[in-house]
Amino acid sequence: MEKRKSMEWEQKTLTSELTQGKELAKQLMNNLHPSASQEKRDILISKILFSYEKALSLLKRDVGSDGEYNHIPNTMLESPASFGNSSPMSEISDQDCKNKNVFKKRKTMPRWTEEVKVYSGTGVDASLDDGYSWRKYGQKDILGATYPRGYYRCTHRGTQGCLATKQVQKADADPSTTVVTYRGEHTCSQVLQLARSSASSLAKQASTGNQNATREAEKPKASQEMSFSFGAGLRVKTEDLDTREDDIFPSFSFPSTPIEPENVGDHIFCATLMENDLMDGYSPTFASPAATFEPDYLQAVSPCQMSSFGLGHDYVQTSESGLSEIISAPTSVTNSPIGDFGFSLDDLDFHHFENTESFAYES
DNA sequence: AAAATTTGACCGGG
DNA sequence: CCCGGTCAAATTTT
Repeated sequence: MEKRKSMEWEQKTLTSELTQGKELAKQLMNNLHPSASQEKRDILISKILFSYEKALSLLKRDVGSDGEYNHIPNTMLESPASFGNSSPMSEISDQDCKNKNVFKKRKTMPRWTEEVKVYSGTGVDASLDDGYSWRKYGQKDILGATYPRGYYRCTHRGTQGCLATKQVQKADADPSTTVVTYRGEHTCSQVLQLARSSASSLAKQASTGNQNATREAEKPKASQEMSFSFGAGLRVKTEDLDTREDDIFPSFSFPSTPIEPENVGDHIFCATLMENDLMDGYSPTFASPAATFEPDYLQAVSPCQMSSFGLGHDYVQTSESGLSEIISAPTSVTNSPIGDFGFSLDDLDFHHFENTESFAYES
């Protein structure tokens, strides 16, 4: 059916991803002058890694034969067992073929969910900052779990109707690990913010008056600072609950040559990532928080917003099971000037409405 | 004062 | 009725 289509699509994405990586590497090479700031290089490196990571995830997904998507084999992380096993998602993935209908009930089903394990460095800053701003709206004790689960929604709900949501819960097995489950996509024009927790002390100083520390924190007027101090994020699973066929993959008629390498200026790496992200907004690519945006909505926003990763460290969380893919947090990017292109808005809108599910609150 | 978090009530599915 | 998820009033933080 349209599986073919999606494969084509993935291939395209893959290609551009690799191309991008190559391009970035090139940039890096040209950036070797001692004059070049270290951070700039770090950023490039982060991006390169990100590209590879992404490309790899695409490949992996392809390999799978069953159903729609298939993700990473990393489901070995057992810890918050209660989670992975009993979660509705897993069930679904099992029987997905048989009752696609079930999905039809777009009532409460989020577009997709993505579970990410984050190892937060011991003590100090156990920052779990993915660059988005969330507002906590609830907390619950979950039956088998030792730690409560926190519920967050994008701060820009209400103002921009962003439906992204996430749940955070410490792994009862290993408190140093936190399981973050993202659901829904960001439709807001997210202006990434500097993690306050991560460099808490530093950040604080910065905001308090040490503008020095802020140097890089605010050059782009758009200020998309992302300090991605994601610890080693262990991607555990990524599920796409939506199996409808017609929906995703709108006909995106993007330039077949997404990125014109040459255009990518030295410091303008923004454009590049965009499309890709744009595209896989529908397929949970990988490292969560990143990548998802849609061109519609009120985001007039700057044509080119970029994000820089906080090239943080990627700790390899080795603790249990040396597995782990290190994922240095990627980041997202935003929308484009493209607002109205080949995107069949209908699809998108539809999409939104669906998501609008339980939206009728707001007094 | 405004924004974010806390926390028990409330709601809907199973 | 239980449980996970969300609401919303009260409260804390900024």
